[in-house]
Amino acid sequence: MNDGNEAGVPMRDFSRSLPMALLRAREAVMDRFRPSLRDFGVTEQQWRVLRALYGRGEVETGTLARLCCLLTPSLSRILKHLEATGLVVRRPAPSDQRRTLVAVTPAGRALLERRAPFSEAQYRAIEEAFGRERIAALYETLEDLHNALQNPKS
Amino acid sequence: MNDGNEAGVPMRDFSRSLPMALLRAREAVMDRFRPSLRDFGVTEQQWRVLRALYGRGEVETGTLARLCCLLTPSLSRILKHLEATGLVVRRPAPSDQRRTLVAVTPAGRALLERRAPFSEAQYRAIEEAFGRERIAALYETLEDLHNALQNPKS
DNA sequence: GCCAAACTATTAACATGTTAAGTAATATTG
DNA sequence: CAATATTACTTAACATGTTAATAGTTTGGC
Repeated sequence: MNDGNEAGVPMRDFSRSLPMALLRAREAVMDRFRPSLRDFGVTEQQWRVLRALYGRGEVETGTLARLCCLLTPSLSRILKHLEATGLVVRRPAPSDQRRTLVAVTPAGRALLERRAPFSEAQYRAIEEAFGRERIAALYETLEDLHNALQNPKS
Repeated sequence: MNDGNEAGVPMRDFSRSLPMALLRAREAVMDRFRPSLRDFGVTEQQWRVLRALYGRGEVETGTLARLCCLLTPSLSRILKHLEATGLVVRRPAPSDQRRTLVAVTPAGRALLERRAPFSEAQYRAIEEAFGRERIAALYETLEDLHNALQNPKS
């Protein structure tokens, strides 16, 4: 008589969950990058932070969180770890002691530059498997989606 | 003289990180769904599990993990919690005592059906903001990417 | 039928995701 | 300029991500 849902709205097929579709695709991509992250002894999030700092000077914690898609409590712990292992340095901002400025150290930069070729090799493999143009189009679509959903009030 | 990288491969621009692009888009989408998840007192992952069980009979733990993009240790803890709150039931498979079969309870089904309308409302808002056709095309692209990167040996 | 190998789920340990509470510094208001 | 509110970051508590180790079952050789 129906699909098992008495009350009204039929349940959307699980394959049409947008968060799941984005997650599945991301996991497929990350599977290509995890081996070298592991080899270099850094987590995905630690790498994101180093990656965001590369080529920038000192960055405020809040800005860094936005750049990396990390919540500040997570970032706080990650920075503690990265500082302890000598890959970044932190200091209070001179103009506003509430703020913290973060920068990558030479050791951090060296790590970034050592792993970069392995990462680029995977990008080439991904582009070969999926198509360079389709990847470029996907970047655009994802950015458009992000912009379209950006909460107007924020 | 160069971009600060002495040794060779120039560092890819951070905006061209595919994992970041997928993550940013997913976070933008999830921001629309988190309020109602919160209202119904379930986490994103708990919802994924319930969602995957809906309309299926008993599902093996391993299968469920693949469906939800969860690692089995995470799923193990999530199922413990969902079982404790009465939303799912577990039992050993009669034919193979190593395997566990999971099913949603009537209480779990009721929760799913109560939240579904709120979820669907957000899908309508997203389609309105981004375009129904572009969303459909994105599903296809993401699935193609996932398939293209599927490790041949798995 | 017995034993080692393979399989499935769970537990353990550490890192992160998420929300709430706390702390210190700055900005605002009267 | 003092009391208060706001801001930026951190800490706390609980849930999950991730890898390694464990425990119980089943399978395959013999």
